[in-house]
Amino acid sequence: MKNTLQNTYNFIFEGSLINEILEISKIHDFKEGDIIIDFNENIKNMPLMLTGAIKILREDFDEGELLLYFIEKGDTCAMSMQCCLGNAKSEIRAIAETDGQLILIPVAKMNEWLGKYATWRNFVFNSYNNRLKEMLTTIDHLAFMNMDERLLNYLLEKSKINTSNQIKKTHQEIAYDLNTSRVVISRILKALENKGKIKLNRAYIELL
DNA sequence: ACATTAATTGTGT
DNA sequence: ACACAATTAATGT
Repeated sequence: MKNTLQNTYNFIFEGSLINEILEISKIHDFKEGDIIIDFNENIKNMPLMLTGAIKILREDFDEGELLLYFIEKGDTCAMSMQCCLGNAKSEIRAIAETDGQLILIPVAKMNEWLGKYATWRNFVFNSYNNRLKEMLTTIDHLAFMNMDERLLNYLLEKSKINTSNQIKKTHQEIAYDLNTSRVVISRILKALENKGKIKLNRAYIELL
């Protein structure tokens, strides 16, 4: 674990901070499909991603789930930070997209480090900015893009997080994340295939 | 190896 | 959106 931590964060945090993290924090392994955080849960730790990826969902008016963004190695969840600081309950649900592990940092330490380490402050600040930007992007997509652009975007994001052109998801699961119906996904996917952008197979999709 | 079932995907209305 | 056809994977015998 020390190696993984250093590989991912060595260029962001100074050595003394890395050591403190190693001392105080607990590591948490998760498997694909695990619910990391659920709605209305109290957050007592702040997560730092080591490996794998997690998707952040928001529940919609009609029992629908809508994907906000993915987080991966080197990221943290801005939502959970906000919950930590404000002592609030979670407004979102976090589900593991792949197997992986993360580091749990107690709220007290997180606050302490904000004053103690400039690199930590920068990290938290930057994470906030990045998440906010991503949220704006997805909001733009929701408001102004049609479904095939959203879908293409989704596929690109996914291939990024598992560093593979093979996306192993069923049309149904994709439809869930984008909060639409499976048939719509199937039709758009087929259109994309005809345009030569992707290759369609059973239970997985290949980007070209 | 074969038949049966379930899951995934394609298409027409 | 719905219904159903077609195709493929999974399971039991």
